[in-house]
Amino acid sequence: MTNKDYTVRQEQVARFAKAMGHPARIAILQFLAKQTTCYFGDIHEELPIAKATVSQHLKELKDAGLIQGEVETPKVKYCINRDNWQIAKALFCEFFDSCACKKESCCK
Amino acid sequence: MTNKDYTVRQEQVARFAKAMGHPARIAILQFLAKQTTCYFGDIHEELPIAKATVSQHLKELKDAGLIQGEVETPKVKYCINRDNWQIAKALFCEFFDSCACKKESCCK
DNA sequence: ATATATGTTCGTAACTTTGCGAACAAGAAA
DNA sequence: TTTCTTGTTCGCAAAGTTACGAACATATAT
Repeated sequence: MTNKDYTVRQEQVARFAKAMGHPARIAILQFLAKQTTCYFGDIHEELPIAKATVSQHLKELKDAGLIQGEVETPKVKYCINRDNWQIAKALFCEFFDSCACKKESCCK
Repeated sequence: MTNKDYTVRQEQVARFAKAMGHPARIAILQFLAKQTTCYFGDIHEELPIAKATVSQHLKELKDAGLIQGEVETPKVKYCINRDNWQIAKALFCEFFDSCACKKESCCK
């Protein structure tokens, strides 16, 4: 009898993917990656949504571990969490490769 | 004045990510990738959820373009949509690389 | 003490997601 | 025709997401 529960790995990939599952959050991540300064205000300015909503999206990215924040009163500086970023990257690469799906094993 | 709308690329990455944002759907994709046969029943057997729910998840993956189905009465055969899979893979790779985030540009 | 600047949190509304069992559909078999 | 098998769709409930403005928090400047 096989175990039907999801693996930790599956949960982790899904968790990262879910955090990336909104265009605003993708935009935030891309913006953070190319900036030397990364204050909340800069991020907000870049997006077509209210600051309360931006804050909410940032919280989700932080909860997923993809970014981190640092208070520099009166501003807040955000940036990619590079450790977890590498983990996510590796998980996704592995995932896409494991699902390489040989020609013969697929419906045409 | 900068354009604050999301790019097509951002929307597309988010769309794929969202489809992958649930452990059941990750499990389905991984299962499909390693099977030569891939009937609905096999997938359902592998998961801890009711068939109605499995069907729903499969529909979402299909809508996102990550899988495709084919009726083989009375069964339904599912598989990875390899064309879109390659597109998704490329988008994610590009995304993770573009967000490489040089040491100097991040808060420590 | 008040005012200003910057973000977060609260409260709320509308919508979406996840999950289930029951009902349905479609073809094969009895 | 009736029954069986296989999946999908329906209807519903519970929970989560997305978005906003208003209120709040905190530290600095006046």
